[in-house]
Amino acid sequence: MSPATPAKSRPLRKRDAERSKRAILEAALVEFSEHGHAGARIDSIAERSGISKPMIYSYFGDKDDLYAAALREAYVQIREGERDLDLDNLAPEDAIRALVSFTLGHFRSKPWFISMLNTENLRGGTTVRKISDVSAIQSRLLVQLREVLQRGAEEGVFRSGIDPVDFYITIASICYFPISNMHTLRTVFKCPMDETWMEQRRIDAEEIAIRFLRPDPGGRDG
Amino acid sequence: MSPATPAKSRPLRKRDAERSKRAILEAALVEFSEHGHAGARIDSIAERSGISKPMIYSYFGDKDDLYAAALREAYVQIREGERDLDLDNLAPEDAIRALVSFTLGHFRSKPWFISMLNTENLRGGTTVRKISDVSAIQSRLLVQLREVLQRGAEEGVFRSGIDPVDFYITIASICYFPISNMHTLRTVFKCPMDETWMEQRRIDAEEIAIRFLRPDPGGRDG
Amino acid sequence: MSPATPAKSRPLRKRDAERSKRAILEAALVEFSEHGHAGARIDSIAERSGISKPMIYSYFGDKDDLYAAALREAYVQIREGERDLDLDNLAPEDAIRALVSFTLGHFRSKPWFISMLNTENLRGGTTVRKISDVSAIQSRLLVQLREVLQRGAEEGVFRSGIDPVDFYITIASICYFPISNMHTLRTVFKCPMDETWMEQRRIDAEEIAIRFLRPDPGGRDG
Amino acid sequence: MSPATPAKSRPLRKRDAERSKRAILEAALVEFSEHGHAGARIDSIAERSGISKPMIYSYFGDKDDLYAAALREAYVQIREGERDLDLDNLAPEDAIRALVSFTLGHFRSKPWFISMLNTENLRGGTTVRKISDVSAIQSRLLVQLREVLQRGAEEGVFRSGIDPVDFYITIASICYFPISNMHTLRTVFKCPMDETWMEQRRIDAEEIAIRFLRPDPGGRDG
DNA sequence: TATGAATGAGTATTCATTCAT
DNA sequence: AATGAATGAATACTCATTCAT
Repeated sequence: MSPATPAKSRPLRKRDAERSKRAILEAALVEFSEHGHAGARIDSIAERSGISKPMIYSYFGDKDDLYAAALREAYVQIREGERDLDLDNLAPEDAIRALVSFTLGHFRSKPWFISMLNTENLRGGTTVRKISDVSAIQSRLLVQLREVLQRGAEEGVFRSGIDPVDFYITIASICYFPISNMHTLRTVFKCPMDETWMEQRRIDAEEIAIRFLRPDPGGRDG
Repeated sequence: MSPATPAKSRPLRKRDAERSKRAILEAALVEFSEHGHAGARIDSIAERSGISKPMIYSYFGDKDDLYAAALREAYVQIREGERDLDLDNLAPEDAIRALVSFTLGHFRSKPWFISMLNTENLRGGTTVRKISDVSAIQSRLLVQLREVLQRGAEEGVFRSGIDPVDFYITIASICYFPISNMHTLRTVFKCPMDETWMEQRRIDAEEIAIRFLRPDPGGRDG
Repeated sequence: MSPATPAKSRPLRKRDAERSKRAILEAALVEFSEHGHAGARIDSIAERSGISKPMIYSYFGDKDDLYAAALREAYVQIREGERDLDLDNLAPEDAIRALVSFTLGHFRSKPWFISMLNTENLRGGTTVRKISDVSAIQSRLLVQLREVLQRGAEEGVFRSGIDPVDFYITIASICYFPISNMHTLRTVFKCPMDETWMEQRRIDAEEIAIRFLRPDPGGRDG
Repeated sequence: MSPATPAKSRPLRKRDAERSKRAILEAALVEFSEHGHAGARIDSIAERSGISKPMIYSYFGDKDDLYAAALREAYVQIREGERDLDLDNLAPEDAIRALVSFTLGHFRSKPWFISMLNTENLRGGTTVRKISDVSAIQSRLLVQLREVLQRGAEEGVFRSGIDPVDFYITIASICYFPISNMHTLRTVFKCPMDETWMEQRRIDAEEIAIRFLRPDPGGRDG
């Protein structure tokens, strides 16, 4: 169709640019999550990504813009992880257990996410506010969770009237803290923080979630 | 002999090393918790405290040392808060509710604590490890908590075999996350984060703790 | 094709790393030799060289590294000066006289050398020890000197058994002190330190060297 | 005569002040000679001497003044050392040998002197010029030396017309350099710098001095 | 498009010097 | 007379950002 030379070089360049952007973004995510906003170094991101600093500036703008992109990327990765999660085909209790288990596993396997959230909250959330689409990101999860809670309430295994957002925050709380505060907990409370300890955490976390949802026994038996 | 001119008896206003040290420490706590380790500025601490930079270095060493002192101070403040807490004279359930309530209240009223913990964990806990006495600081609380759990188990209102450290981590988890992640939660989940929302959190948190401790009803009723 | 516009062939005026490095090194040599290690100012070196401070750090490392580079440069300049010196084609006595004359001349014309040596010895020689190739630098001179002494001994005009290193140190001693201590000598001994005084020094220095080498007359005449 | 109390307290105080001044001066001499002018620290001098900084300032003025006092002290110590030297009762050659030997020994045993001279010359001699009486200090030595040279010339063992200042500079040169440049010589020329090497230096130095003074053999024998 | 070279504006830290007691 | 407390003015070093090619 088109003459040979430009036909191949253009898309290739575009693809290269895309590849460079990704490399930068991933390097930035690691750097910001390891060192926080102020501690992160553009030099270091350039080195990690193998892309020169001027390119970083030309692709992303200044440090704050790059930080925003990295923060957004952290949320995007979480969303992608949640795709695998399918609560609709599980019994309500199993669905809740699956969600807890998934959340804890997710926090552990993507340490950037927690670090980025910590960093962003330390900064007062000024950047997350600017990422316009961020609230849409976790909506699919909430929709599923609302459906599960509803189903459980109808089946009589869960209390009714549980707000999915509040409940998700509860789940997130139990999963977040032991990981985000791993280092201080290890030192202050001498927690081993090994696989078995974490596994026990998971079991407890599921139990906490389920017990919280369970209908008030007094109302039935009394 | 001479009139009440407080020549030497009352504490000096200027040239008082102890007072200066405290001023620096408090300013450092605020600065580090607001900006993290890398983001904190010694200049700013000097200005906040009204003490010149050379004195800061003379009293505390370098930036890292000052950061360590501020982190330690955060833990000390928590310990001091816990002094008022007297779990021994409360019924087990009330004691747990009081502990949850206190923890959440402390996290809210002393935002430095959460910020310092976040910062320290972001940094991999290298500093907390150097503060030798930090693990002793929260031991009193754990002793009390163990006693309450024991009492509750004996009275039959709590399950037995609950580890006080693990359980304290659960309580801390539920109280920590909504506050530490306040800004991202507000944006991502549109949480109001106002007084009523927080109050509801407190009620839920107590409920979660109590339900987790409650003996398995199935085991009793058959 | 195109006219003589030296588009790419001739060395660039700006953005030339090599040129910048040399400018920094020369400025550092002057600054360190004028003010010593502790007294030298990086700011001043930046100004003298016309290169900004960050480049200095990027090219040379920290102040100590730059000082080491400057010290090494002082030795390199001496080696370059010695290249012109050709002792092999002179009669032994003339060769010694030439060496003395050259040494004194070099000390006078490159005041950095003496200042750098003074500074380094004041510092206990910690840096020179790190410059691995520094002892190789003056070896060519010693080889030549050994040959001259040998030749003179064979011809019977010099004593035999004179160690070239020790003898070079003697020469250096006589040439070094009047220059290195110029200012105190001028004040304490009211030496004029002008051209004629220096010329007389040169004549005396040659005489001292030659007389020291001359075979013991008593040994021959009995 | 005078009432008891002030009579004893005044002189004691004065003596204490004198003792403090000496302590400061000695500490300053060590500090300046170890670190040079810019490298010396008033804090360090205070610590070494056990006297507080404000006292140092009140006794000596500012850093430059203290440096000047230390430099002067170095010269004074040399003068004191020279008191023991009595050249008048020695045969001319022996006197010269004694002077050389003494000078070398002196430079070795009072390392401050050489360090202070180095420092002062590095600084361009601005301070020594202000010490008004410094040139008088070494005059006794020069008087003795002149007398010895004269005597030697009359006895026919020395050349006549040797300027005592120039000749003293020659002696100083040979003694100064191997000590002042000890560290670089050790590294660059692999000199052992031990007792035997130094002893050999002394023997050579005497020989150099004597040979330089010896009457021209050609003039006599020819 | 791509990057090595370059720098202005900070930032931690030090040091001579003075104040208040 | 004596000193612990205090600081203004540097000074070494860093880092986000831009220039020139």
